[in-house]
Amino acid sequence: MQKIAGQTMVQTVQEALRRQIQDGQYEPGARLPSEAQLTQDFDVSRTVIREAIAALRADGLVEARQGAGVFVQVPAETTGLPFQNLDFQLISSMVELLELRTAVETEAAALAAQRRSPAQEEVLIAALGAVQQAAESGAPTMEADFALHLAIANATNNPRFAEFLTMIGPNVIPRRALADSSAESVSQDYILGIQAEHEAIVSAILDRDEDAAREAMRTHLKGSQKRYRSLLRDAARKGMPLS
Amino acid sequence: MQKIAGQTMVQTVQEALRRQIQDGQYEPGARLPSEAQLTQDFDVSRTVIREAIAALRADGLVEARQGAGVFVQVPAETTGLPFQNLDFQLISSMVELLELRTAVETEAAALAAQRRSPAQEEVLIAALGAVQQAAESGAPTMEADFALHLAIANATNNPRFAEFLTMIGPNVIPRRALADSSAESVSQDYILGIQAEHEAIVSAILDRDEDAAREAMRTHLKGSQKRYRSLLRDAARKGMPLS
DNA sequence: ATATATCAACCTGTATGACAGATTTAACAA
DNA sequence: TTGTTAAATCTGTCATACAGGTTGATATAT
Repeated sequence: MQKIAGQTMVQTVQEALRRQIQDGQYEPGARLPSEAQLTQDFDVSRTVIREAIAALRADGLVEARQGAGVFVQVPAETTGLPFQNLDFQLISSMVELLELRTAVETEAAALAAQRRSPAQEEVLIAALGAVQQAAESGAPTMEADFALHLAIANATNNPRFAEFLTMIGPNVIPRRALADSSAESVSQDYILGIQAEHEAIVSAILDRDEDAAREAMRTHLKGSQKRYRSLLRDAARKGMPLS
Repeated sequence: MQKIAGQTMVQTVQEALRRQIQDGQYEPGARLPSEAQLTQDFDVSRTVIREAIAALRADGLVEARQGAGVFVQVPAETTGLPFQNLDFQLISSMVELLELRTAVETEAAALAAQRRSPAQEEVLIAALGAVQQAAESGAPTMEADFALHLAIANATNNPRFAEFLTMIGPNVIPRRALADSSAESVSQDYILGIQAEHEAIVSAILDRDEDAAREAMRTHLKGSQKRYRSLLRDAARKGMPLS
C-alpha cells in the first residue's frame, strides 16, 4: 500500500477498507480478514490496521469481537445528516466536496449578481476586506474566507444557499494542505492569487454581471480543485502508484 | 480510568474525550493534551489513546497534525437536518429549493457527461425508459423522475452529489401542484415536454457533451422554476394572498 | 536592535514484540 | 455421538524504539 502525500497510512487504509465495504466486497455480517492478514495485504504494521479499524468502528461500519474477528455492520438507516462520513484530511474527500461546492457556489455568485441589495453589497466589501486583512497580517484566513463565501450565499436572497453552506461548514479547505509543498514565497503568491480571485468574484457581483460572477467563482473553486488534484499527481509522479 | 464491563478501554476513552469536547472543555481550535499526557490522565497505554483519537478523527471532531498536536475541529453546523423550515404548500419554498437543485444538478449533468461508465449509461437509459413508461400508462412519474435524476448524480462518480439529492429527494416537486390548474390535455402536453427535456439531458450525457448536458439540465430545471413562478403570478391575478 | 539560522525539546506516525483475554477449532475421552 | 479439554487463532493492551514534523529558545549575522 503506497503512501499518499499529505495523508497518513491510517487514513489510506481506512478509506480503502471503507470503499471495499461500500463496494460490496464484504457484505453486512461478513468477517473482515484478520488484523494479521491485513498487515500483509496492506504492507503496514498492526498499529495502522488497528487505528483504521477503530475509525471504521467509530463510524458504525464494523464491529470488532475479541477472539472472533471484525464484522461488517448492517448499515444503520441513513435518515440523518448527509456528509457525515467525511474525513476532512482525506484529499479525495475534499475534492468530492469541492466539486459539490463548486456547483452550488457558482450558481450562488450568479444569483447574487442578480439580486444583491445595497446593504448586502456593503457586507460583501467588508468581508473581502477582512480576508485581505487576515492575509496581510499572516493570520489564518479560513474564517474570513468562509464568511465571504457565506456573504455571497446570503446575497442570493434564497436562504437555501446559505443553509447549504452552513451545513458543509468551514472545515472545507484546510489551508496547510494546499500550501504544504512550497517555500514561503510561493505560499505568499498563492495567497495573493486567491485574493485576486476573490476580488474578481465580488467585482462581478457588484457590476451585476451574472455571467462574469459565475465564471469568476468557477475559476476560483476549479483552481482549488486543481491544487488538490496536483497533490495526488505529485505523489504519482514520485513513482508511487495510487491503488 | 476504570474499565467498563463489555466495553473496550478505547471506547471508554473515546467517549470521555468526546464528552469533554462537547461540554466545551476544549473549544474549537483548542489543542488536546499530548498523547503522552493523556496516557497519564487516563492511565492507559498510548495505543489506546491513539485508537480513541483515530475514532474522533474519523468522526471529524479533531484533526491531528504531526509534531504540533491534536486540535478540536470547528464543528460543522449540527442544527439537525437542513431545509426543515420549508412549507411545501408554499410555492416560494419550492422555488428556493429548485434554485439550489438547479445549481447542483446542472453541474452533475456536466460531470456525468465526463465520467459515466458504460454500466451507468445502461442505468440512465433504463431510468429514462421507466419515466416514459410511467407517463404513457398514466401512472405517477414522480418516483421514476427522481430515479432518473439520481442515476445522473450517481454517474458523476462523486458520492456527494447523490448524497445531496437523496437529502433533497423526499422534498421533490409534488406533481399535483404543477398540474392543478389545467385541463387534462394541457397536462399531457406538459408531460410530453418534460420527457423531451429528459431525453435531451440523457442524450448529451451519452454523447459526452458536457456543455450540452449542462445546458439541457439547466433548461429543464429553469423550466420548472418558470412553471412555479407562473403559479405565483396566476394566484396574484386571482387575488389570492400567498402567505 | 532586528532578522535569520540552528538546535533541542516535544509532538504525532509507524513498526515491532510481548502478553492478556476471548473465541473458534481440533483432538480426545466417555 | 456427545462432552470436555487443549491448541490455535483472534482482538485488546502494553512497552519500546525510531522516523519525521513542529515549536520555541538560542546563537549568529546584519
